[in-house]
Amino acid sequence: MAKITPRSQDFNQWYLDVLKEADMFDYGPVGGTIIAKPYGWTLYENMKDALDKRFKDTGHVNAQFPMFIPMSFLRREQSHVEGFSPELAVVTIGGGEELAEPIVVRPTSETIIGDAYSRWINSYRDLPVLINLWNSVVRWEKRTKPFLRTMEFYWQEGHTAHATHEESWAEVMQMLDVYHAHGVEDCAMPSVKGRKSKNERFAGAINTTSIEAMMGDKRALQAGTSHDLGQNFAKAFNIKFLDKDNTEKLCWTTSWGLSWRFMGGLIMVHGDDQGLRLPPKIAPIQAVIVPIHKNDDEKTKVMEAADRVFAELKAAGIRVKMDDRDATPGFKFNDWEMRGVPARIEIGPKDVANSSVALARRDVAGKAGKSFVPQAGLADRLKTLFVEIHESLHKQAAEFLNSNIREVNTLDELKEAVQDGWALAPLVDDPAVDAKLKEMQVTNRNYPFGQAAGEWKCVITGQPVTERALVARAY
RNA sequence: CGGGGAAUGGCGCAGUCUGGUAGCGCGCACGGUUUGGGACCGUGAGGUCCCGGGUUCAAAUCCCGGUUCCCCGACCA
Repeated sequence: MAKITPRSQDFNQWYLDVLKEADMFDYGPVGGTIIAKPYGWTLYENMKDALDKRFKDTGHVNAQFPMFIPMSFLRREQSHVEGFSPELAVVTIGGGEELAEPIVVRPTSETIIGDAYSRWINSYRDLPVLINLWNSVVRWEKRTKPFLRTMEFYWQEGHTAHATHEESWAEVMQMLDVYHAHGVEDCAMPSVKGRKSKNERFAGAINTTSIEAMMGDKRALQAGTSHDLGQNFAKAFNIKFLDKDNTEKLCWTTSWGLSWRFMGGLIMVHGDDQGLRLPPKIAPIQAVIVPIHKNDDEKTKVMEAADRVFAELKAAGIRVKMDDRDATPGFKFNDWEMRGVPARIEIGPKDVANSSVALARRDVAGKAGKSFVPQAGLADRLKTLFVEIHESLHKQAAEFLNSNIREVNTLDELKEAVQDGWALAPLVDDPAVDAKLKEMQVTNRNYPFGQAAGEWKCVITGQPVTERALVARAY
């Protein structure tokens, strides 16, 4: 009786159904923009808080920069403006008058950051600068999809400046690790860390790294990126410092970003035919209580017990919700399942008599996930269960990811592998090779880190290579 | 910018070919019966049929012009 399209049947429709049934978003009046409704936004906020804590733990601080950037700023870094100009939203009229210089609505903040850093940084004592921004940016996308690709999207962008390349590269890798850990430890979402091909680099970077996650339809999603900007932006914006040796040097800068598409990814990784499945750490509601009664007499007794359980769980710091809506239990069960609430607590007359509750865990489908447990000690039981659910969601996703990657050594093998999974293929890092892949409707996601060294032939050019690239259809 | 659809109550749609009282399902409101896996009965509210023009006694329907949105490509977190 599920209202949502089965995941296996039409993944795209399933995704939209799930978002809609979970009441996560609405479409905005301007095409390509969306409204994040409270349930969706709360989930994003919880993910944001978890990630922000990791930033703080690695010594970063938050700041806020303007959304309006002079067009001339973008022009200062050649490849940057070339990369972004097709997707810019530009303000040409302000206060009813034509502006002398067009203003760009930020597509990303490297340029306005560069301008500020050039004024803020004078001495080696000012370094490193480790700043993060939580904001929204605008890119005029041709085709959009809620959370995965919207014209305005929320994200964080980190911008750091360092005295040496060793230091800035360490920062790039550290933040990629932070993203990976956020995925695994906060969101139960595994991903593959690696270096992007030259062709896929951020406009203006000398090196780009990413984490790639596998969605439920085996397509890849770039879930986070961390860029080594070298000295490109330092040159363009004159970010210099006087070093210990009394010589003026250019800074080495980095930037890294993770957007609310990560949340779209989370949904596509964990969801099932019943809807969302959310990891307890970030779920807006961790447990919901559904009272069951059929007359006023039962209702009084049941609600007394339900209210008491609610108060206990709340006091224990669990994000718990009482669903006392006037609806049948079956409706409520489905409703909360679609919203991905990790645990459901049913309290009816039988439970009142037994001092028990029915406890259903969302990570296990159907009756198998339901058990009857005592009311006493429920908070502790839930906390243990939340850890189990997190591990079980991660395990399921990790096994799915690992079992759908195939090492291939020929073009035919690659073509076959990407029909239903990811391929690890020896590939030369050359834009022409990436273009060939594109003809096959697939892309070079990244060159995963930590590969065993080897000597192979590129599946496209036949040239010798020592690295394998992850090739997949992607979002 | 190419190729294909669509616009009718809050949502999803039928009605358009062949012009003739504005319909259905869901949702919503009220009343009642229900309630351990998406209940049921009754009553009710709610619509400039995307916009502009034309044809006609009469247009959601036919003709002309325009707008917007969606899907598939190119671009991308």
